[in-house]
Amino acid sequence: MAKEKFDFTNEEMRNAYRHTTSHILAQAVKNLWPEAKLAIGPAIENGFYYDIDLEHKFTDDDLKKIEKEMKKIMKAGLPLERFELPREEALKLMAEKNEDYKVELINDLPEDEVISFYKQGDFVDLCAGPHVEKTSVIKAVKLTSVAGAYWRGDSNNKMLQRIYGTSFPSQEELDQYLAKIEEAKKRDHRKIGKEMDLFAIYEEGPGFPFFLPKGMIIRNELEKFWREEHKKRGYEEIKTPLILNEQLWHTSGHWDNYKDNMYFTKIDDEDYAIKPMNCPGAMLVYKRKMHSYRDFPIRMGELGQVHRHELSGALHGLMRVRTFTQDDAHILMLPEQIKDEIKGVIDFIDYVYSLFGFKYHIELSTRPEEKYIGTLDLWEKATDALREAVEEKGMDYIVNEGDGAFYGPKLDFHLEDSIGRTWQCGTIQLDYMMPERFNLEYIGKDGEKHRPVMIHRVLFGSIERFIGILTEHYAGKFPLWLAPVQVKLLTVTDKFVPYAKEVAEKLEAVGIRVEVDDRNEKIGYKLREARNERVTYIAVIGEREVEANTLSLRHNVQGDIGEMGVEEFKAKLVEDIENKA
RNA sequence: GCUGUUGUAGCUCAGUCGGUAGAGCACUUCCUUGGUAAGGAAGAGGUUCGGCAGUUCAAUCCUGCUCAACAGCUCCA
Repeated sequence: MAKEKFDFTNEEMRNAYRHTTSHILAQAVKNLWPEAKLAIGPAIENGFYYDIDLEHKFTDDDLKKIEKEMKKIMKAGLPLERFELPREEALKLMAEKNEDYKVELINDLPEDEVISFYKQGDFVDLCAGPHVEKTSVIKAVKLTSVAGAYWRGDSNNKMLQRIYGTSFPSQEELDQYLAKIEEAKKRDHRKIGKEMDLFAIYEEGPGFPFFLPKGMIIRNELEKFWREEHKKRGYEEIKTPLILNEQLWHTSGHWDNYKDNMYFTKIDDEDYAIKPMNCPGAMLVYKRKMHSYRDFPIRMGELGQVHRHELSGALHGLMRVRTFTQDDAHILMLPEQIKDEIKGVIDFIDYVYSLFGFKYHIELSTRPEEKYIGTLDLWEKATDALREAVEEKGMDYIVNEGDGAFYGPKLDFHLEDSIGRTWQCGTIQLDYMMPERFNLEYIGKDGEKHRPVMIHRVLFGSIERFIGILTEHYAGKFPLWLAPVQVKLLTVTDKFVPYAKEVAEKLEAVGIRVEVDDRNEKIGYKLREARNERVTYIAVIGEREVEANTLSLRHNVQGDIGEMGVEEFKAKLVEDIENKA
């Protein structure tokens, strides 16, 4: 690969490039702190890292120092030489260098594995390669952060220091990448949420978000949309309690498999649990009466608020919280209806994601290694049904081994936002176990009792998180139907306030969310504020507009769109909102 | 939960090598009636610097504990 022009779009070459950079990082660290012990240092999606065990705690200044040292190594143009050693000699070499982690790695390599090393200057690292030919191939490097990481990713092991960095064939490309990171920061829903006054999280309730008036508008619009679409597709809506007797959670298997994530409470000395999932409640709803095979499929939707004890370090704005609302549904059905129902949900999810302009991919998550209920036979049946449904839809999917829920396998929908990040949102889970545990029954054509099959599914996943994702996806510039403020009228002077109020009333009369900025401020100032608020349409009202009964309009994405008659504008808004344009 | 960093006015931040704190924006009042990203002036605003202890004549600044946020790990909608 050395001779050809460096192709950074080729994943393999890019990884070799970053991997070499991580070796340079390791060498630089060893030059500065010879007592440092090296663990592993792979290339990752947008760069590389190296895990290092060292008493001294790296600071930001240290990163600069290390970067400088790395640049020296790059400049020196040291060739990377590969060599192999028999196991004993390999162990001896690493033991001599006090590289305990490398010794452990070698010991864990399979018997027949070739043990290879890469050497640059006087630095040697256990490594399978590949690498670029010499250190001077690396042109631009940046160490981005240092953080703790467990040896071998196991929280029982020692915490090492992980230095993250990235590298590119030119400074321009590195700068571009860093600019992209900046863009993502600008879109951070926590920042935009504060600026737009959408939601807030206080110290008094870590992981328990408050929705503010503007945020509630988005939330209510999403829920309204959700209800309309579910009604169209034959769903009924239910609401089940937040707190239910602990016994129920033993029946469902949650107590055995999920109790670490649950909150418990007592009522009159009886043990109760706060629901972490909605299914047991839905089970009780099903069991309230005897069902006939003619009733199926039964589709029960629920915007169900759940509470889960997440680790404090995992909390993140609206994306990871301790209480959230799942746009849940439980579909009870006959075995022969399974595939059609799954396909129906897939179509539903496709419809919803497309509306927001999301692309997505599907992952099939199979039975967990340990924590699961039910028989292997049923797991296989359920997994096959999901697989066949996706395949019959002609959709691609990847398999995610062992990542299923404890009660069944699932199809996960990972959507991609406007700057290329992916989020797991929708999931379809097929469940034979819960109906079994709750002893669900129906009377079949033969007059005998049978057991129905169940689907658990969500489209948004969590309303809170979906709002967070939408905020970043649109950078706060929500589509008209979701925008907290759809139109803001700015008066040039107070002479035009009566006209502005009249226009506002006309728009409000047809349900448009409109605000008037009639403050005694200059138009440029009002405009700046309205833009920062990311309102969809800004209308400036002055002499001209009053004369002609028009509005001078600016759209938050399209920019200046000129003048338009009030009635015409009103009709356009009503139509666009209706079409969710 | 773990490792590291941070925590000062509603927001964004400065500051004190220990002697009881400041800027800009926002807010209030006044002047200004101004056409596409900040017109001017004055004023108010911190139970005093996340909380609790400790060291000290004296702590926002030092020490310990604790809470929260941020980055990453682990986990996950």
